[in-house]
Amino acid sequence: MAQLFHPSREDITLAGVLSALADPMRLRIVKSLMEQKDCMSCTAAAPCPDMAKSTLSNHFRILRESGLIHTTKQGVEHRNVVREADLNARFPKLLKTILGYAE
Amino acid sequence: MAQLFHPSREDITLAGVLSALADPMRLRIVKSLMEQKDCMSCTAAAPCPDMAKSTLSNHFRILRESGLIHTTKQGVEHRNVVREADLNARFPKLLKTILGYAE
DNA sequence: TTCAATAGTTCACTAGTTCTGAACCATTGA
DNA sequence: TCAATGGTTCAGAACTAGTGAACTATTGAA
Repeated sequence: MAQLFHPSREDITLAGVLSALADPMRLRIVKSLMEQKDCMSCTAAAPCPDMAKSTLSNHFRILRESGLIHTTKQGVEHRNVVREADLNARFPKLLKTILGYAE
Repeated sequence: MAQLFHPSREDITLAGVLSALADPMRLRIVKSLMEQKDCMSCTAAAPCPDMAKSTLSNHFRILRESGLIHTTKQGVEHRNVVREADLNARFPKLLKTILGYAE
């Protein structure tokens, strides 16, 4: 399995963050992760149970590559956290403002 | 020519706004319009002069249909304004926060 | 060790979107 | 009436997203 790519803090772009969050499913994933305040596996954070695994995997990849989440392998599953510190350093209040309006 | 469609204030969605602003060109268009504080024609607000007319037209349509801008026909040209009041009523501070990070 | 179960990824396909040039429409001014 | 200006629409090429099937990696049980 290929190494999971994460952009460094300074490589996180506004366009990347916005386009990652522009998808309602990904917005719900990030919201779930934020509310949990703890690492979550991909399936645990899935916005709806009937979503195809490959689709879910793709959403997590987009969130990861845009710098919104950090993923680590832990045994058989992947643990995900929102990169709050990096995002707040890069774009203060942006994440909180956007997530505040997510249903 | 078809009538220009504008969503009503309550039909402006977060996903629509975010995906409209997720494109760097559209972000620059909105930023220009905000800075101008006055109506601007489509070509005047164009982020780069070499962009195809059809592409520009499409960007303005997306901005219009997502509720970000309001367009009125005035003679031969279209005058555009950012729907600040509607956006601030719907998602307070969102626009200002996002545009603050646009280069 | 072997084998099945679990959690994700990758691949190939289909469906939809974006960018572009060409053709078009509406308004204005000569 | 006719050319110029400012946009829109259309069709095609290039790209992107969603999905099932096949795959990889880890774990736990026999």
